[in-house]
Amino acid sequence: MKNVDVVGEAEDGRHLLEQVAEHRPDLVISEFILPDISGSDLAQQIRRRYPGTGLIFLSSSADSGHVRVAMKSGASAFLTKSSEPVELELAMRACGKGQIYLSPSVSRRIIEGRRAERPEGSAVLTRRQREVLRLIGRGKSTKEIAQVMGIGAKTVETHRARLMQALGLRGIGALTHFAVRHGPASTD
Amino acid sequence: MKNVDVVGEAEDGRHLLEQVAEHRPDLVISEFILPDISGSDLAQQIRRRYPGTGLIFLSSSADSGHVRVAMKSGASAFLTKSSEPVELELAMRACGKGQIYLSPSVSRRIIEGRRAERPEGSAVLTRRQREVLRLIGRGKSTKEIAQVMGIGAKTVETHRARLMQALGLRGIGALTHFAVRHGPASTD
DNA sequence: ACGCGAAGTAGGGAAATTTCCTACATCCGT
DNA sequence: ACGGATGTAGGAAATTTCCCTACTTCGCGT
Repeated sequence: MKNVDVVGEAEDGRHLLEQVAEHRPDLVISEFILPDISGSDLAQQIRRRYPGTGLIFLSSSADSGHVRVAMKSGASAFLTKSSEPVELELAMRACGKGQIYLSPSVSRRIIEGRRAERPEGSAVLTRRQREVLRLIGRGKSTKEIAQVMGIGAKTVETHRARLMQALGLRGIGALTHFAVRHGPASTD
Repeated sequence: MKNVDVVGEAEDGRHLLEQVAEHRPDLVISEFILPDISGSDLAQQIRRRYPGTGLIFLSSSADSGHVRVAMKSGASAFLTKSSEPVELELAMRACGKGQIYLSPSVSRRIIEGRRAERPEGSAVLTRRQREVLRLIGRGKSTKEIAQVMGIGAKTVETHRARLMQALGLRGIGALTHFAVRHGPASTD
């Protein structure tokens, strides 16, 4: 790939942060599970100390809990070992533009009802949340959604809030964007 | 197509409205240019008197001014004579779900800088508006956009407002949805 | 049967955003 | 030079979002 220089490599989180401090890279690619610090701590530290630095996580599993905390901590992308190699390039591109990239295998698992291997109390969406997400993905407002679903606007807000919580997103725009891109039944 | 009954046909706007009054159809398909009343008047009347009735416009040109007023008046879809026949079906489906459908040839023209044949002071987006639309399509918030573009948040809001004005949309969600679906350079 | 956690529903109130309107400086074409 | 289009932004009101809390069901495991 053009315009890419590898400026450092590291065995664990501490060395990784040292490398980052020294080279100030545009992008960091790391395993989510590290020997010393957690991926989310790593993300938060990089995010806080070097905002603007992209961070792509690789993980052996698509555990939705991991994905959730990673994205909440400011990661730019989350790939799994089952991701196609080309996805890394996609993720890097997205990252370079400040976008977020979730491997399809990851977003699909989160959105559909399936739990990760370990049903560890995780961020899988509920039926109602998926319904709301679907409507959001069509550009509907809170009120419209409330109307369509026959529930109160306040309730829709609650669903929406939990959705953002679960997906590690903030703001209607980001949620709509996610819903259109990854949402359930976007074509029906 | 299944589940479709044609309950009436009409030569002009007045007869069309009579037919609508009589049959209360789910969907009305009409030329945008009619001999007696304007398409936007037609849309407004149908919208006001029979909310819930879908309205698909066909037009010989993709004049962005027409599209703008049509969508602002509550139309569900806008197709041109250069639209593929299958698009009508797509539009009907979208319509049945309360979604909006714009023929690609229409949305493309509106979004890209090209004017319609007649550069009639119309709703083509300006360079700045397209930049904002592009960022919105990535789920960016007003503040983030302001930051990235190096202008004030208030200015972004103005651009956004004009964007919604031009596209006949209301609300951040709808605009984000539009931007992701039709937005400029969604892949770059 | 009982209790418990997850899911769905909703309200209050503060905080943030959006909307609406206005204003003004540029630039550009006639 | 004038007029329109474009880009910029401010004030104030109106909405919407956000954050927390709470109550009710429902399903499930013991």
